[in-house]
Amino acid sequence: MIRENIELLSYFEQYLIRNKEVKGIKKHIYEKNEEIFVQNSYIKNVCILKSGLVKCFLTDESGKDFIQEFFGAGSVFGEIEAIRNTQTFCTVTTITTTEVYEIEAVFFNKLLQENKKFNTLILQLLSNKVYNKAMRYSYHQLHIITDNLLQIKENVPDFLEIIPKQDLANYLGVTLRSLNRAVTTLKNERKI
Amino acid sequence: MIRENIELLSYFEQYLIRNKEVKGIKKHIYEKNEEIFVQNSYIKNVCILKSGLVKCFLTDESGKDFIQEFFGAGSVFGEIEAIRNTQTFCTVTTITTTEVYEIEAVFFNKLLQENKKFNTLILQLLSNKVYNKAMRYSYHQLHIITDNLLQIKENVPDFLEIIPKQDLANYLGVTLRSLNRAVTTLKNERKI
DNA sequence: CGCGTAATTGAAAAGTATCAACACTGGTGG
DNA sequence: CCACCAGTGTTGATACTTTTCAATTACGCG
Repeated sequence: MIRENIELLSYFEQYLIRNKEVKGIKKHIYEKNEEIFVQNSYIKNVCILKSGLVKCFLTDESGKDFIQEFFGAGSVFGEIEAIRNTQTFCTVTTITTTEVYEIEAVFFNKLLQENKKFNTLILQLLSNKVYNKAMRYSYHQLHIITDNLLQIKENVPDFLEIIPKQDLANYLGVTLRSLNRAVTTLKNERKI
Repeated sequence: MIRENIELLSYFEQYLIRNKEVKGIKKHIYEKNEEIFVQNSYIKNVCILKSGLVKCFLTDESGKDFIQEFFGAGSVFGEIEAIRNTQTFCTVTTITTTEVYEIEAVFFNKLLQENKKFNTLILQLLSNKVYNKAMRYSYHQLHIITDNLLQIKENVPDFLEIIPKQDLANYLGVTLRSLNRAVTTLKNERKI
């Protein structure tokens, strides 16, 4: 549930070392609960997460949030918008203090054109996003809340300490009340 | 709900005209209810759909199917597997008679490396897949079955004639019984 | 006609949402 | 030092939605 991509991060940081002071790339630190992107706005930058934890979510017309993904080190966001040249469709908010590399969208696209290794890494990253979404949603659809919680626990054993309850509920697409009931059930069964 | 990509299809067909008899690319016709890919197998080819309609679905350990997408003209499948170099995670089955271009995976990756336009089209295609999945699943999560049916109807007005009921249910991730109840409700309300 | 597949329907059980009240925690200011 | 507040987490009762199970009908085709 928390996506990471160490290969891309380390490639990118090596790239920065080889090309000192690349213009078009900056490092930025966000505090807890800051917004990095806001849904339905234009982006200036594509971001690569160096450290920290963020949530990427979509707010629907009735104000309900649905969390797409939690992103950790090496995650990229804004690349979809840069490639499609459209507005953002998600909001990205920090859960912890977070360091990001901000790459100007124009520069990102240039890099994508000119740097084969980077191009391949982004192709793989996008493919992984499609794959991960497919797997997650199908599991999600075909199982009840408690099963989904156990599935999360396998990936992030201490998820209850890391992720706020409301965010967890928004990730699973259920109400807080139902989440709490499921957690209680699992605790009673000593599975959690 | 039925994805198409005319831009890619027409680019690809022009490419075929410019490069007659490209080895590594074949056209193949599948009849109704044939399997093009089977989940958890290795692919030989990436497919571009010329005409027809297929469903792409994932079967879970308990035998339940979840339909990821219905694909129409210009859709590509197998590209994720070719890029990630992994087994298939979906089964692709024809709903109607279908013509596909089959591109050997190795050749597909070569094309991706060497042909900038093709590379860009695939980057956009993957980005669109991520975007579409995000939008679909969030809508799906945050709305009840009837709303989802109305949403489908906007895109494909005659979906009830085109898509078998069981497939529709598997697409929405609900049981056939629930789908039928929702359809009845909408019919009574004259919304369908 | 008979067979298999797809579609339909009812009743009961299971799962989830809604609403509303209450508990815990860490500030902040009088 | 305590009262208050906002944010976060917890719980119960009830209503609603969806699933499960089972029985029945409709349709296409050899």
